[in-house]
Amino acid sequence: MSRKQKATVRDVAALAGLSTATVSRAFDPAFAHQVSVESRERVMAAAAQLNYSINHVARSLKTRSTKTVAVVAPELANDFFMELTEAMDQTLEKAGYTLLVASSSNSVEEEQKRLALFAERLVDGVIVIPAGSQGGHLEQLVKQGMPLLLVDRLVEGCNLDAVLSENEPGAAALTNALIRDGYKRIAFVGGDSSISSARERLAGYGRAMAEAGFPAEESLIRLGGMGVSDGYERMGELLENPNPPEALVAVNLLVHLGVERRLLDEVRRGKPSPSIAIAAFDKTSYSAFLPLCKYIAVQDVTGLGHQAAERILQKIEEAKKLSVSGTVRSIEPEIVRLPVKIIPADL
Amino acid sequence: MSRKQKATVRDVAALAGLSTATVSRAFDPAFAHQVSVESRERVMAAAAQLNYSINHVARSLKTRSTKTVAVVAPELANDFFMELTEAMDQTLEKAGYTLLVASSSNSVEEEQKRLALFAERLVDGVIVIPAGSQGGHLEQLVKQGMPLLLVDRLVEGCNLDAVLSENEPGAAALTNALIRDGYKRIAFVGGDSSISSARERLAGYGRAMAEAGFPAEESLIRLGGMGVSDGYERMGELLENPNPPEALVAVNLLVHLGVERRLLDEVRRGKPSPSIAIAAFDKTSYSAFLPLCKYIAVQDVTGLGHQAAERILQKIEEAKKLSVSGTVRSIEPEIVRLPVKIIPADL
DNA sequence: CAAAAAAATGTAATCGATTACATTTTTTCC
DNA sequence: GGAAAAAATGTAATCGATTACATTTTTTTG
Repeated sequence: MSRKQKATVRDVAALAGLSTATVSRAFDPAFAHQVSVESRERVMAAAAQLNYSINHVARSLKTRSTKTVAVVAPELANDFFMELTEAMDQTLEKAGYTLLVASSSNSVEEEQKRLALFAERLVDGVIVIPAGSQGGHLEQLVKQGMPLLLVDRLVEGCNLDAVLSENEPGAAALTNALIRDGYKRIAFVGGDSSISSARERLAGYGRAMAEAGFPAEESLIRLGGMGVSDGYERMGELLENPNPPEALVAVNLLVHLGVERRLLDEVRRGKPSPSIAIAAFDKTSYSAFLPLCKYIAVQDVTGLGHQAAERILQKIEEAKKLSVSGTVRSIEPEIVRLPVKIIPADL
Repeated sequence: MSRKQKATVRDVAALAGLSTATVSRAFDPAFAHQVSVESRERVMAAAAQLNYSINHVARSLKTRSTKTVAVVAPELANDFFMELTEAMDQTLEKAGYTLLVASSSNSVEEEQKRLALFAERLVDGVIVIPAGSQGGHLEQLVKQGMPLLLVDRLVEGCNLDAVLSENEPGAAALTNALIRDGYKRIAFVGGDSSISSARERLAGYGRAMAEAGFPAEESLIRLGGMGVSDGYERMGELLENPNPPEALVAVNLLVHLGVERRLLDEVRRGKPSPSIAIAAFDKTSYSAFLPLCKYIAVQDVTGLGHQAAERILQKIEEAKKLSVSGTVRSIEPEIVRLPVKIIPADL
């Protein structure tokens, strides 16, 4: 084997008997039409012979574009977030972009750190599933001209575009499904007030209950957390209630899981098991094994992902143009909402 | 607001009254000791005043290192792969590296495409959970000097380093646990022969059965697939057996899920439900809801991730040195195996 | 056919940080 | 104090591709 020095445009240009400019143009689809067919063929032949491949770092330095989009999610080991990410990845890949993924570990500080790192690495845009309700660092980034989009959750008080599910109507529909089945004392379990989707779902539940004429019962609303252990805890609290609910709405899949787990454990410990009907957000392959589940609110995960990807690409385009003229931010954030489908759990 | 032109080393140097070399050195921990305290302070002050942050693209062009590691997993929406990825991310972040994640969609071709893209983007190293049993493209990359490591699965016939679980002993232990409980007719469900971990687990099962003196029964081994639907299908096949098994070992969590789902559906359809004991790989938060599960083989996911991250960092270091002298590949691939723990499912 | 327009190609500066090498400043120590 | 060593700093080339601008070649057209 001979020396393995990587070939550059210069080498290709020399071998093809053309200039670096022509080589470069031949490789850029946007300029390729400026190159004669013959030249392009010569360039490609030379490139193939030298096993040349473009150096994206050099290109990025000159073009100020890395063709890279970062996603920051509260956690990676979460099917919902990753299905979302996969959907975004699909669309972005088609557009020639590569995805960077990072976890904010459910912490706003970590989120900020990761974003700072990405900004330094000069990603072309970022898609954030926010970890909390603070968004100063996000607005900062936008002010610096970074294309940024929220998905799944929004940050209130911040002028940031977002792609979201119709959480309020979805939760209301879930609650109504239970009401239609004759349940009256319906609880709401899980969710942090710092997370917009949780707030919206609680609001939907509240509205449905009010519209049905059921008194708001403080003790039936058990907020706190979005994870399995949180559902477990909250359910425990509900069971201490002398008059436990007949049914409940769980803010998401993990809380739902925790709730059922708690009820299962009660039975295992020989405690009397109140039979409770559950309606919850999010479906997975193991939904069928959660015995108390009656209704599921299914989000259009793929739709959210595709929408988000398309919108960030659009913003990246806009940013490119705006960097020439002055930057102007619209006053109103653009928010896209995708509908949620209610299905019976026994499907 | 004034013009928003990003500051460069030159600007900082000018403001600090020093040269770009000194500024650059002040920002590189490896050279910082060569800069007087006073100069460093002046540099930092100037940088702060100008809101300077280093341009990593330019740095990468010069240093030929992007401080980036790519992970290619068969899919993203998979808790096992993502827990692995989170673990790697933790270790890599501490070392100042950023993680790129991509899905190969369980396809070797897609895997190759993604890797090619990453190689072009000049990542410093790649960690691959291979999608299949072909590894030509991986060896190719290694030959070109790319630090590369396999995790969770290896590619036979390829000289590639890997970090893996002790699948064979784990599966044998799982099988033995069932045998100790008195089960005799034990099936093995799921797994592709193109996936090393599946092959190894099957081998472990086979050994345990043989050591127990049980005849190898062809019809009890139902291979094919690693997903929920595969488990569902295979279980269906087992049920067609006039003499179905008393117990079974599932190759992984998803297959396990499919198996239980099938049995659940049989019951729902009013069919007689043979009571089957299950032992399977991988634990999650919903394991407790899989009613037939008796034993679980728990992999040290965090350990695998940390090991993998450390080894890839090490390889990146080596590669840096080797790029000076000539590249030498050891003949024997280095393979690290981490033990698997068997736990009863009712925990 | 000559002049003008269009197409193809080339020259060389540039993106922003790094670093080999050179130079200056400071410290050490007899 | 001054020679030698060590520390700090500076100069300028470089990484590899892009692209404004200039030049050459080809095509159009009156």
